[in-house]
Amino acid sequence: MRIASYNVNGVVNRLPQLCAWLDVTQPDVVCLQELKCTTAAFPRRELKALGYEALVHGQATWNGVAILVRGAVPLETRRGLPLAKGEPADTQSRYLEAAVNGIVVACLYLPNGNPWPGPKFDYKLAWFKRLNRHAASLIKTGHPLVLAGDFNVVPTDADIYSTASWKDNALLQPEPRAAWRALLKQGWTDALKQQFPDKTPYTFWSYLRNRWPRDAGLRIDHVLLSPPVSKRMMEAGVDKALRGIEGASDHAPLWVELAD
DNA sequence: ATGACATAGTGTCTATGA
Repeated sequence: MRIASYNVNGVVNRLPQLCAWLDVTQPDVVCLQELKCTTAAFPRRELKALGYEALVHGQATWNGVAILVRGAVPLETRRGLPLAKGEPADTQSRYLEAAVNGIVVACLYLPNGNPWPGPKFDYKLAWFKRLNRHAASLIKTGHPLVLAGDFNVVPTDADIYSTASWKDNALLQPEPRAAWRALLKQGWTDALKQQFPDKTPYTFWSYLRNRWPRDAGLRIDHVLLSPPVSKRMMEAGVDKALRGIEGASDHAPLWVELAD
């Protein structure tokens, strides 16, 4: 079974590229981020024509996440992260969770937190804390789990071409990196790092400053596996070529192949 | 190398992304 994650940067505008990729790679489960459309505007019919059922948590203009499953309807287990006592409701559509073929799959789009410092960075850290709290409760169940999405954190300086232009960027700050390490310490396996421990591939290349042709990338999209799923991992990778096609998203999809 | 790009809606400009 193949589970993929792809920040599409606008699912309506990106539909031709998304469909071409689905058609070629045929993932069984796909976590999409940055839909930038309402749940009603999501292109269900076009994806259904390719054999995919969709669970959608949309929002006008910004954010938005969805889970696609080939040939089956995903069973929703959660929409939005649980709130701590007194915490205000989250109006941003960034978390969706579903049961698929015996695995609970969480699709997430963590806030980018720029500019740093500031209220958006504070929101990022609060969101990350909420995610870690929920992830801890999930992994404690021992159930097969996958957390996939755009975490908006570059885990280490080895996960970026150069830190020079990014020193003041929210993606590289010590606090989100510490939150990332705390999350992994719960027992999650970083699938891409597991597959490529020395040179872990990038998943994002900015549109600006010729960064794609220069391979000036960042690793900010991640797939995390709980222990029972980690045991089943056969392979993981990044479909890097999709970043180079006409009208590409600034992210490339990543995926993990699991034994049945 | 803080953007020379790309996105969607409020729309020929603004806010946002990372």
